[in-house]
Amino acid sequence: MEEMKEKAEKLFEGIKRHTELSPADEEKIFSRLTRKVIKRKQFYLHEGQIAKSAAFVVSGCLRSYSIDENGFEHILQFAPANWWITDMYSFISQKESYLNINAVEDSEVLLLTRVDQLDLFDEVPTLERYFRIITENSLVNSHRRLLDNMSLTAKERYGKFCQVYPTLINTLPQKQIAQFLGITPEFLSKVRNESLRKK
Amino acid sequence: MEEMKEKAEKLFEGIKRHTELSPADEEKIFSRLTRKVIKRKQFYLHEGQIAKSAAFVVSGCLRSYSIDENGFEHILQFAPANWWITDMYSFISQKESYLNINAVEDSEVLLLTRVDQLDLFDEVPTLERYFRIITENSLVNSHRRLLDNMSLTAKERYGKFCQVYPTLINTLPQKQIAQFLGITPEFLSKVRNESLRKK
DNA sequence: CGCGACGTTGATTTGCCTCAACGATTGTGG
DNA sequence: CCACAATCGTTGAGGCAAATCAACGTCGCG
Repeated sequence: MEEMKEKAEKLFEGIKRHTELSPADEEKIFSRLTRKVIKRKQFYLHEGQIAKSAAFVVSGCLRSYSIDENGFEHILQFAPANWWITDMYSFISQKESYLNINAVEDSEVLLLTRVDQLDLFDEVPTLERYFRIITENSLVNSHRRLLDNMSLTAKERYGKFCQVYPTLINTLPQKQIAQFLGITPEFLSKVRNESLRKK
Repeated sequence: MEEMKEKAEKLFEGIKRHTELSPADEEKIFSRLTRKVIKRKQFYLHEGQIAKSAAFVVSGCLRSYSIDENGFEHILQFAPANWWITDMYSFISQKESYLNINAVEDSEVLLLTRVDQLDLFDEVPTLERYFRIITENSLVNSHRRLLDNMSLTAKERYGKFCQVYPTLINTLPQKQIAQFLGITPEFLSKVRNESLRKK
């Protein structure tokens, strides 16, 4: 249990970066968290299930993606350490999810159910503030990505990805980077090849 | 002033659809709102300015869009009556905006500055809850649109747009629908033509 | 060792863009 | 209220970015 408190510390630090949090608040939040290990390629959520909880990544990396009618995967989000991930649609509506979420590498997460989250919003108003803020930030990110997809070429988007997520480039298989950028793995290979030649 | 109270009523109804709101709360919020008329094609925000406030649309319709390096416009959002619109990035960071916002038709809006909003979050916690919820919903929308752009063809996206925003189809110039869908106006014309022929 | 996923490369196809021309609609100043 | 300009929507010819399909070497893993 001592060990788990250590892990929640990362979360509390994140919250305090945006708002205040008393030790009593920390205790209240802590009591609602459950720890889970998710091995590489193991699933946290399957399409059609209901996202009962959101996951705070302590270590490792998860990803969320949808599968289109032709069987192709499109990655919505990568969640490295200290990020939250869930199927937001399913989480807030408690209806069937459209997304799959699994681990890119061996990971450890802290889970918070929607029910517990809503309870906590009443008990610890500062937590609602924290989630309001990180949701605002996520929205800004999502908007920027939308506009990038509309205005930039594949090569430009890849360049930007390398700048913004320099650590992920070496960790992730290229296939998944392609699925995140919205292009085929073959085409990403050609883009990279061409970029290299220019240097 | 009586008249303005009537207009804020639409906003209060919206809030009460998600959480509670006492008459005293309404009064506190009301005192921070300012009314503004924006005529067709007039700007609410120019790229490079700072989004001091967010706008609640009482009547009419606004749109937010960015202009890429080739001079092409890409529409991020339409805001018909009872929706909020702003440049979220600029609004929360108070840095220079990347977006332009103007009126698609003669409109009337209620403005709330970021400073007043943050003050109100302390005075009226239920208002923070309201914004937390509508931001969650916006995020879900933005995510869905991202995935649609990655997995659907232009024709499929247009079909979906017609289903989701049936009222906007007749109001908006096709050019703007194209800029929202991420295709050229010429190509949208061809897509529509083809769809008609099939019926 | 052998199988399956990954990354690469090439040939071909395709969805969408570009550019240009035209009629229809809108709006605007005289 | 009309005339003229500007913008919009349509259509066609041609071009390009990215997808598709297929073949092949490599690597990690059971």
